[in-house]
Amino acid sequence: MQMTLYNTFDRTLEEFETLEEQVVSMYACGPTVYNYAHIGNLRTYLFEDFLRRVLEYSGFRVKHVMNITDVGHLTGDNDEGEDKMVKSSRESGKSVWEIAGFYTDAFFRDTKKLNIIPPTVACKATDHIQDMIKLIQRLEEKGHTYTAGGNVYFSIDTFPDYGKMAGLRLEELQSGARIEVDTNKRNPKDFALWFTRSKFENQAMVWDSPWGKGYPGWHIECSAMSMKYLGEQFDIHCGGTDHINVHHTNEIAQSEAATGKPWVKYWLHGEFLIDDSGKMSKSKGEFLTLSLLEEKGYDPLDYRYFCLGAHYRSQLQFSFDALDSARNARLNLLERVSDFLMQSEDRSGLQDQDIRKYISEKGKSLLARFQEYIGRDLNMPRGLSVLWKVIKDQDLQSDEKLLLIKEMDRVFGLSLLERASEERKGLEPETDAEVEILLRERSEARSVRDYSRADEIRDILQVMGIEIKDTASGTTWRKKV
RNA sequence: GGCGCCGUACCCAAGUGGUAAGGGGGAGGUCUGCAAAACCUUUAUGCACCGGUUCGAAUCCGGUCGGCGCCUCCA
Repeated sequence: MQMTLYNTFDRTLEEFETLEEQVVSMYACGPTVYNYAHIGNLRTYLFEDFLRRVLEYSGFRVKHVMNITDVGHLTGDNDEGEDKMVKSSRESGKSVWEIAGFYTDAFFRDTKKLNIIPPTVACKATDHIQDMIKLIQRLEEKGHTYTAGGNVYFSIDTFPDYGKMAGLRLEELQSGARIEVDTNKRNPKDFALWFTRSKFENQAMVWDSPWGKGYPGWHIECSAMSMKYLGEQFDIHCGGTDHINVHHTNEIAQSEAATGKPWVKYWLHGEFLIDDSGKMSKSKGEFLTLSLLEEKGYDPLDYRYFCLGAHYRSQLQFSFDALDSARNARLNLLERVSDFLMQSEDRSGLQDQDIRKYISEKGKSLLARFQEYIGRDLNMPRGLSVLWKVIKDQDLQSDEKLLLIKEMDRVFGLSLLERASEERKGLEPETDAEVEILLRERSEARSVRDYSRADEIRDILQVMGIEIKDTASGTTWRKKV
């Protein structure tokens, strides 16, 4: 399958070619675990999941590494502001380690609910302090660092290509326009590799290092861990768009300065989820979590469907109206699939990997179109439109539709067939019997034209959350979602 | 102040030179005792606005207005 991806590094669409044949090495910037993830954070992990699934769909084996930032970090490189982990710890009365563990678990619970495939390796920053120290030493040996005010800094003037990806023109940047410049820095864009001094009294997480007791700067963990698990050069590095200017720029500088070779081949960045007030933010207090959506009655997969509706490089406008429409669409999809399952006689092909044996020319051409879209920089919205084409097609048989739907759902990850057959199972057995009795009474009432009694029963069932359908072959029912 | 992105119907949203994907919602219809569901039809001569390039522009260029992001931990 042809694949092109938009590479932030040169801002162009590029043919995707891996360093090693049939294997993709991919690093995704993970969560900072001092609080719950909000749904904007989760959009980025969904984007990465789409990426991974499309790669696997096209036959690659994906080595997918994600970091867990469980080291507390200051709000800036300039040693000002409060450490988020420490703040969270102070507010909750738990230790920083407990906090990190708690929110790491919460994160993976959320991603699991969203059908996000877990990374091959999920690595915690605190387990890799020694790797970071070694990398800093390597930079030190090559003369890329200096120590000032107790902290070790990376000197960007020793790395001529600094800021190339972000397109930063250093002369024109107004450093300090919004924050105070750290006077220890020789160049305002220099960044800390290791802190030994913190203005906070009870820095809970400190480690010994050649530069004294302290903790690592924010950027170093991604360089150290990605190189440890994927090698000094690898295929894809992805994350949120906010990382381009600072985090990824600094990662490139320190990584390439250390190894002396090009580091990452393709940089992919997911755009933000936006609401009425602009970007999602945790600092505003109340923020939207997946659990909150669940409390409001949404299925996590409604949110997944919602995110599939927009391209990953476009900002996506969130509202509950928009989420409702995603939910309706997904439920309609399940309903259709459920009907196909009912009509389908022969499902032998469903187990087969190579579905081409079973599908018609028309099916093949729809599938080809689907592959073309998702291979063209992950155009999931277009992919979805092909799914709907299959669903609504007049010529294809139910069996074939199911094959195609199953195939496409490997990429969408909506569990369409599984959910559709679950939906058909209905309620618990005891309620089941009750419903059947009521339905029988209703059809008796209808047969003697006692419609007021019939409608009364329909209302009772309605209240019980049962939706009925009168069809030519009798009345069917299902639990309302 | 610098850099970047965006403005498509009631809503979400594709499309980046060849005459507007898809979903939701609305409307009409078929079916029905009535509903619901399902199915069918329909819903932007139009892509913020003004100029320009072109045989042809939502798509390219210039300008105007509006929105958003990054430059500070951030997905």
